[in-house]
Amino acid sequence: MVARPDRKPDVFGAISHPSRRRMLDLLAGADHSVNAMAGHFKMSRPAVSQHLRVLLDAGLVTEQRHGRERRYHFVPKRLGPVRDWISQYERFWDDRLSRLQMLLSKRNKG
Amino acid sequence: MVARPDRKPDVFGAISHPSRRRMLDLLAGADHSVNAMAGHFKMSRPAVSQHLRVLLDAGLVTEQRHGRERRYHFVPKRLGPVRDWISQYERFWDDRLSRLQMLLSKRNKG
DNA sequence: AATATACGTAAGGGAATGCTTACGCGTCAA
DNA sequence: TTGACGCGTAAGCATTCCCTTACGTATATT
Repeated sequence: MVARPDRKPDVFGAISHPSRRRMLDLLAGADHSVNAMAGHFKMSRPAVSQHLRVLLDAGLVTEQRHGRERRYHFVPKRLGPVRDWISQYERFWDDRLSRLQMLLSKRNKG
Repeated sequence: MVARPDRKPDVFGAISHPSRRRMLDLLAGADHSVNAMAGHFKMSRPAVSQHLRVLLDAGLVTEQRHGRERRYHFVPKRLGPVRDWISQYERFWDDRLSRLQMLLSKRNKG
């Protein structure tokens, strides 16, 4: 028996929805409970919960129980695949400076 | 009457599908006709055509007629929103070098 | 002119997405 | 214990996505 066979680590899919990107933006500033997060959106609280689930499945956030709250925490490292994919095109934007950027990126990794 | 009222410039949505990201990767190397592109995928030619349409609507590619062919051409600049959004998190990966990267990014734009 | 090629698009269907309301369960408060 | 709170999940529904096959159109070939 596997822990969670139905989890989808699709980071690109997870960030494809504007609301989920905004949630990550908010979480980048501070951890949020579901209710705190829902305060920033017009959709229902369960809808927010479902979006957070997508982010959780993608590994972009973690959850931590605090009493009856669940605080969601941003995991920026999981954006790595997006960064890697996009940085492959740096040379297209500016050949003059982008090589330095790419060098920095490489050193950033190693 | 508007030219194309139903076009969706949703770049994040456009790159959310693995096949479309691979198409951009291929187009980054060289322009491709639809048939040339379809040669790299298992799906039908119309399916490829439809994916290219999504990329076209997002502005990520342009098409150029050459006889009965249509050559698709990569427009890297349109990845800007993705790059901008992701680069906002650079500081999370490495505070030491990322500030320089962000500086370079700013100068890259202006 | 007749045929082949390259491609877009319509039509259809199965699956996924994104929302809602209803409900159940654990936790804090009185 | 009783009730309010915070939250996840089930169920239902409309919409979108992604693929297929069938067909139409413009261009090239013979």
